[in-house]
Amino acid sequence: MQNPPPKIKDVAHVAGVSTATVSRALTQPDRLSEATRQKVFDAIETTGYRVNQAARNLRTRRAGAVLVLVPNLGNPFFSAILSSMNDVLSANGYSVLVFDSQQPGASEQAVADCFLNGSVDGMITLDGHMTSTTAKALRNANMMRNVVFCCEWSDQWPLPSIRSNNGLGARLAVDHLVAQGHRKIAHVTGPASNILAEMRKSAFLQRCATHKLDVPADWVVQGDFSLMAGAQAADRILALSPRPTGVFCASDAMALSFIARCRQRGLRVPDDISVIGFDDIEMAAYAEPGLTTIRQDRAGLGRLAAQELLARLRGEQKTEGAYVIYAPVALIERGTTAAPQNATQPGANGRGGPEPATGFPEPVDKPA
Amino acid sequence: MQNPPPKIKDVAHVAGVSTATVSRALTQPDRLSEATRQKVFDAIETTGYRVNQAARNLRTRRAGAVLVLVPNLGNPFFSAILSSMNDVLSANGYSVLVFDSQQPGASEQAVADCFLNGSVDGMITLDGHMTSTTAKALRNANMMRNVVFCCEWSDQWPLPSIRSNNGLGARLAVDHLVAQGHRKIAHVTGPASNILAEMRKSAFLQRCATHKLDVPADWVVQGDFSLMAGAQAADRILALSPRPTGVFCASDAMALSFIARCRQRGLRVPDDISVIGFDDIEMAAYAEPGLTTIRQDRAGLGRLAAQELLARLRGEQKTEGAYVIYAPVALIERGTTAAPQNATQPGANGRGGPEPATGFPEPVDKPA
DNA sequence: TTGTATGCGTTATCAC
DNA sequence: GTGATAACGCATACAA
Repeated sequence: MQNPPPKIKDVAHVAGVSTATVSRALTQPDRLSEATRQKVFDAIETTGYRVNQAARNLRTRRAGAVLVLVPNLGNPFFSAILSSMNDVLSANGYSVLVFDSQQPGASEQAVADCFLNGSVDGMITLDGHMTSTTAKALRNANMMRNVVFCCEWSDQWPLPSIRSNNGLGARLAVDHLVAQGHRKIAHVTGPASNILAEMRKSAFLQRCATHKLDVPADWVVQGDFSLMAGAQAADRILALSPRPTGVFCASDAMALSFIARCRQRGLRVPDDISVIGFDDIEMAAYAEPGLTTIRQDRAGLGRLAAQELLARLRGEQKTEGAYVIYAPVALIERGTTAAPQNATQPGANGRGGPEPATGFPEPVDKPA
Repeated sequence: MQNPPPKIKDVAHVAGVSTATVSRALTQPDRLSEATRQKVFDAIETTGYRVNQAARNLRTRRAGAVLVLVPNLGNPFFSAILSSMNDVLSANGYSVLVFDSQQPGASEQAVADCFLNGSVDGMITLDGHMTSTTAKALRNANMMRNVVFCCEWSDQWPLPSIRSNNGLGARLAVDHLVAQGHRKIAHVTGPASNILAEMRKSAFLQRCATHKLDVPADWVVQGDFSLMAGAQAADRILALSPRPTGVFCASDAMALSFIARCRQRGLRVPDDISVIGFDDIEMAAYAEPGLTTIRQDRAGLGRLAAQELLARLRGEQKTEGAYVIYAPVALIERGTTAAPQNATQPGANGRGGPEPATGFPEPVDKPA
């Protein structure tokens, strides 16, 4: 039982053909005659042969693996994305290597090494911060063309970027609150240098301006997408005077903990204050009341990014340089937003905002 | 800039030594004289050499990668575990390949292939269901010794298992409710054939028996750890008559959605019904009220499993066959459990239950 | 359509 | 302590 595993030579012997033929049967079955192909497959069956990846990789100078770089693997927001990436990639014969970009020491050099030592054919990075060290390594390994951004991105490098329309999402959020009569709207942001945080914040501010809303500086409070940040933000915002009647949180995690803290301090949501999140994590639909939020198509983001990378790995590099592929966002109205208590409705019907969300698959949001 | 990458031969040439020496400098620096070692490292520096993994793997018959098999990557419960595994493994020079065991078609064969084609040195499986197909492949590749279970497990195979003490967790939960005066306690289980679900359920029933509590069959409702299951379970349990005053949910996800549904139907938690979960996911501490739950040390589980696998990969296979390593569990008391409304306290102080939790690091549970 | 022969870049086995 | 050289298992250029 512990014989050395069968090699291509053994298969060739059993099938009565040359090793080259066996190899071809594996990689280009079409180029063989029906008869020999069958012979080879039979021999593979009887010998229990499996190709040795290391040998194949060495010979073909491919790795059959792609790297997915995740900022903080512990963040559940990424798990759905990772899952759909994994589906697409493994269905196409690629292994998925995951890497945490926030790891203590390693990450930076580790990623570079992956490319330089050829253990990876490409990369999807969910981390928008790409250092010039990494970029240099990519260039060096001639791998710059095999990298795509997903969710986050950096304009500094000429790479495709699969992302949600964060600006639209923020506008939908503001419009929704305005439509319900809110005029005093606060915002809890993502982490300081985060591109998503910036996009959402600037779109928030612009849209507020469009609606002629005044947004004092201290109505925009710094967060970091985390549960803890939401609770802290609540403490700060509830202490404001006058107090905002609506709050747009840049993540659902912050929105949920924001709401929890409001309750803890005796405020009711949405009666006393309306809260809208961003992401539509699964919990949003199962909270009480259900969290009004901007849905991101996490599965779609992962799938699109994986498909884009696959196309590039196949050499179907349609476009040069940077370009953007948007995954849909949509307003999901649940129970944490309502008209402010002492407000007059703006529009005839409580609907004063621009474009509603469209193009989003299966807008199911009610638990069974 | 697009010269072929430097090979070991180039380094040898620059350093004025043989390729064998360069190779040794990389793998066993001690066996070289100080002088030549330095020469080699300098040459590596100037050439920008990186070892070609495929070639090394082919020669050494190692892969430098381990597989982590996750049942449903989309489940955020696993992200913390995956994260700590990744930390340990990558710090020790191993790449982490993730695989979703619930993927449509692939998984089964894909996992087997990983071992048979040598692209992986070992595996940590978070999925307790190991088919005999997979086991056969492992045996065939002589890889049975390089597999460890984490969280879930199967007694069918002689493998180490890193897990929480699920029985203790369930007992702590029951004892806690009993200590508060509950006598009518229901349970929402995990998925049907899941080993964790079974352990928690049987320990629940046994402990109830110990406390001489009657548990009618319909007080144990089938769940599956998911948010949706918790909401559905609430519908069923709230319809019971007499209605249980306390509920032990086998996961925090179910507990949280259970509570949400209770509220939606006008019941207050913990006033009208007490709920205790299992896991202590991050959200538990930020819910309002905070979720009383049994904490699992997710980071510890991942770390221990990774360390155990590493030891095996190093050949330090201490024990033969199956053995268990427990990660600590602990009762985390927050706000979703309280004395039932019409109950008499059992003990002098509302404390009638056995052993409190111990040995758990940093029992912080309050948001800042 | 199939076979022959070479090389992918390392490490390991021997010598020295 | 160091150097020559033979595998490792496969894919492909070329020949047939």
